[in-house]
Amino acid sequence: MAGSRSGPNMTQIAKVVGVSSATVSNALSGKGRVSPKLVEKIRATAAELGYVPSNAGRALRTGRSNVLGLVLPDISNPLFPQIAQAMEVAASNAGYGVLIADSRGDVTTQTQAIARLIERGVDGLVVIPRRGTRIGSVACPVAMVDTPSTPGNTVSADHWEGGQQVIRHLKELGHHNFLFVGHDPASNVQNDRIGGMKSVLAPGDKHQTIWIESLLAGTPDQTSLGLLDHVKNGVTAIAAVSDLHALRVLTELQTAGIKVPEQVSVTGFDDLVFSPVVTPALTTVHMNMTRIAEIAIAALIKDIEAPRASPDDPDTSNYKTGSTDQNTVKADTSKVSMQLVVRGSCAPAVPSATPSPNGETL
Amino acid sequence: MAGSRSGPNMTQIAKVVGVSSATVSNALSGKGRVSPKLVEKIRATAAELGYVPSNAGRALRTGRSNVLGLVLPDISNPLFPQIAQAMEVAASNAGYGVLIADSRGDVTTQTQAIARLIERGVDGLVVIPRRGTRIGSVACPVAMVDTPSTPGNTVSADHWEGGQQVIRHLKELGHHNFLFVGHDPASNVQNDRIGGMKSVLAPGDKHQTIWIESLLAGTPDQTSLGLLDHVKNGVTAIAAVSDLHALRVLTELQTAGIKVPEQVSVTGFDDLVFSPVVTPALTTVHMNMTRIAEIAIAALIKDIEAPRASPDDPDTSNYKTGSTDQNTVKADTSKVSMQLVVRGSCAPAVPSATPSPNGETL
DNA sequence: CTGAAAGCGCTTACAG
DNA sequence: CTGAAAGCGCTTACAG
Repeated sequence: MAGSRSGPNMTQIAKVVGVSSATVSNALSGKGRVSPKLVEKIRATAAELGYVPSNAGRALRTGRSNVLGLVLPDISNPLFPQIAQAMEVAASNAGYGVLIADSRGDVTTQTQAIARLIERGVDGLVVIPRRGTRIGSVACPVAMVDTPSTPGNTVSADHWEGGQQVIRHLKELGHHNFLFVGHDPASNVQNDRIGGMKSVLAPGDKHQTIWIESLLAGTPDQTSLGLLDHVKNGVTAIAAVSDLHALRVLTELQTAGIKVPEQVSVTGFDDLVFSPVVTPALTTVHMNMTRIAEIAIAALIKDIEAPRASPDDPDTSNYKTGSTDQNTVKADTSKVSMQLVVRGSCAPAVPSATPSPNGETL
Repeated sequence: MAGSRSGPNMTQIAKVVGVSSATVSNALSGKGRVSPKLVEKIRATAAELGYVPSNAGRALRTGRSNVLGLVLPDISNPLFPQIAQAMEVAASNAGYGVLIADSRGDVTTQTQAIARLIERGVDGLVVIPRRGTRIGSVACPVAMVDTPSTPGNTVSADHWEGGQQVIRHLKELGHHNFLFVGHDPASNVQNDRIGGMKSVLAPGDKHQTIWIESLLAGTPDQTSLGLLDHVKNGVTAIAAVSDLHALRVLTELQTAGIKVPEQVSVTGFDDLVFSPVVTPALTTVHMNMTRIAEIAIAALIKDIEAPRASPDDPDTSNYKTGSTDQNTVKADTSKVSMQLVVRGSCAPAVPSATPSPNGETL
């Protein structure tokens, strides 16, 4: 009874066709050394019998599961769907399955999640680390997806450049007084985005940054960000590090009776689902997740397959079996550039958006 | 070289301890028949050697992979993070891993995704079907998560009841003229939500339903829903089938200069990430995903384990091996009730929310 | 071009 | 309480 399967196995196909199971294996895998007509016959029989290869058998024999693990910092992140979908597609195209693990924002959980994944025999790991966390030694190749400024990172969007694009756009519209809205000052990604924004400011430009987490620590979600004061002080453009915060800004402004984009321009990041459908639609920065996933998966697979594939070419791989050190895929970080998506939430700066005390304009 | 692993296997532990691998297996699995002191010694040695059990070996022998497949209709659905996270936690607690597959909104892809999962040897499948799709015969137990009105469904939130809660709340606030906003008239979930809403209307209440997909077919995302007209015609409360649409409604209203909730109340569904942070925060209906996932996974596991566990108790399982028919876990659908979350987007109806022509109030 | 044989790591009757 | 043996399904040198 043990290990019995519903469908037929190679031995049964072999019996039906009248050949050995080795030949069936070779025919099905297309590794040649079988006559075309036999291949044909074996394939037909397999299909007819509804043969489904056993992953367990293959994995045990080859030492590979053809499954990759995806470790996410926080599955409830609104960007997660995009990430998971892109990874699933990229892995699937390369013949790999994706096992997910949520580290729930916690470093300990992240470690446990990785351990569980390893036990399940994954061939490699894609890790989206929690805020600049470093991954300790892991018994399989790892691809890290983070911001370029994180050391040991494999691939990421160029958040810095994305920030630059946002501000360049706003400056072209005549804005010179900015408010940057971040959430968590410990986030590398957010710092890179804001860093990029600041990097293209001209000497005369004004700017200020607020961090929601610090600002609102302990208060309920609904608390105001105090945007009205900033606007009164002359801010004409508010650039957030995420569409989620841009949305918060937008609705707070609208509720306060400030017109967006007529009086104040608002921008976000990430092109989340809701961004195109709100009024005004959010101008944001889109990240090519498909591309990022492809690069991450490709790097991983190269590493997984290299050691066995070509032992005569050791340079191909930087994965050190048994090493207690980093075996993260260490190729220089690939930066995937981000793309500005211009929608309706920005408009030319009006010379005096601030109601000047005496009412005169300019 | 083939199948070589980094760590030690049972045979090696057996050699070190000086017993047979069978004893190691028994000791580690805790299946008894091994003296306590030997168990102790074996465990210690295993830990010391850094033994990690091979899933492949176990799977091949037992015929079980301890991996479940999660088939999603559309990973980009904003509710997906909640679903995936809940499923991952529930499965993980039960000792199972979760392999994801995105059917990308397509029925064909859904079928392929299921096939791929089966090939990878999953023991069972959790399927969130695409709009009332039925799943054909599958070679493993399946738990369907949909709305109670979908036949063959295993567990779901009680969307109908959720709709009732929304309208009861709005009626308590004095509203009698409603606009229901759906997206896709073919969605069972959305129809159930709106059905529940309508079911608690009183004879004198007015209501109308608009379906975004039909209304906006072919037009760009940013197109207006024409809400202003409805408000002018007396609508004082707009209930959407999702927070995503409620958000769209909210921002469209705000941009048009209509105050929410003072002039018009707005409600959503699903308690998405952004709902608590927009202004006004969205009153919505929360779904206990954790509970739903637990029920789905429990049903699945019962089915997976029953046939082998107790062949003397056939009633325990309704999974028919080799049957060409439905092998969906067929227990009567468990309905998990939804919970109204009252936040700031609703207010008492004002007798005359419509700006009366001559400007007088009341 | 094809087959016999070994073995990946585990678990489970069975015998002692 | 412990061990020898078989076998889950596959692939890969190796021999013919």
